[in-house]
Amino acid sequence: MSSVLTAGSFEFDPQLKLEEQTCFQVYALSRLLTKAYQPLLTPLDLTYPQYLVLLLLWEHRELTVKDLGQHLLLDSGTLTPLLKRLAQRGLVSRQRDPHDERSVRITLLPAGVALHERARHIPAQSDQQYAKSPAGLAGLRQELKQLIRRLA
Amino acid sequence: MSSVLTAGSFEFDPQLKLEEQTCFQVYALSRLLTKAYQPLLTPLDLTYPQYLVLLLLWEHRELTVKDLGQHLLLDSGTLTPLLKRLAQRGLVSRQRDPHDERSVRITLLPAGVALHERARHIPAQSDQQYAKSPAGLAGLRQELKQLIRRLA
DNA sequence: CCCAATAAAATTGCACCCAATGTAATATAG
DNA sequence: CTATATTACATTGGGTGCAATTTTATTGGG
Repeated sequence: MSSVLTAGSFEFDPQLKLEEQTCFQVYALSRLLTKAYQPLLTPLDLTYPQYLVLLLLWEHRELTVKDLGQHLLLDSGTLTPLLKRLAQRGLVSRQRDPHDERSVRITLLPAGVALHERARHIPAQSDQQYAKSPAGLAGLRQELKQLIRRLA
Repeated sequence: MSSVLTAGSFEFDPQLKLEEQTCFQVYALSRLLTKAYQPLLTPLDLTYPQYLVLLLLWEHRELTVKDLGQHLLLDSGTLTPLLKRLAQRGLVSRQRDPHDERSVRITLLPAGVALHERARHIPAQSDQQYAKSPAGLAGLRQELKQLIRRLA
């Protein structure tokens, strides 16, 4: 058997173990949670980032692209095509602010408002999926928020 | 001012507030942490997922695509093109297992081994960035692991 | 031995995600 | 008032991420 490497040619640094890295745990958990939302969002024909945009619009009715980006920590490279898809489906409108033509105001259209009713039950259902958490999720969420504040 | 909606045409369900959703916090934190790794990985010309693959190979020397997928919770649709890029650069080799031609064994090449030296300092540096966490990261990481176990 | 079932990758297509760049509008300095 | 800087989006390009499908290889039953 011809190995490319001579055995013992380097020592593995145990600090590099995948399981010990918080960043990987967050990365993996993020994808798992997004996947867990899918059965709830597929009936509404929404992706998770699209759902987040709608959450903000249901709350604020109208926001600029910049506002959305600040809430979601996403930039126009991500938001512009996503919003175009939502507009294509008639869920939101995109129009330049007459008072500052640089801004684009995103507004809910009736079809987007209507989705709110169908999304009302989602938080309760998703909470149920990891409700039996050992320490409860409230504490975890607070810790995550603090980390985000420090990194954002 | 002509609003598309009549004022008060629907009540916002406060359960849908973005800030109260653990999934969003994890999603946002994941992207922030990945971004925090960038100054450490750019000098090695690696993306974060590529770095994760190399972490596993530095530890195990050789793994199948399936093995990598099980550790990282990624499928071949993501891993195959990523591994082709690493192979293109001469960091790893991809060869069918002679005993089971369905499997592809990913092996470190000397250039991939050499990167290990240059990556050795990364965990210490990244830990430093969020070291002053209130409750410490060890507890958070354990909670994340438990959630992953339940959802994977 | 033959064939259906299973398994591992690869491929395809769509939707993020973000760095870098471009463009038009607004704000500011002098 | 005008040149410059800044701001808000849009665009482009590369790299994921994943569902769905296809291809090739192995396994198990008859």
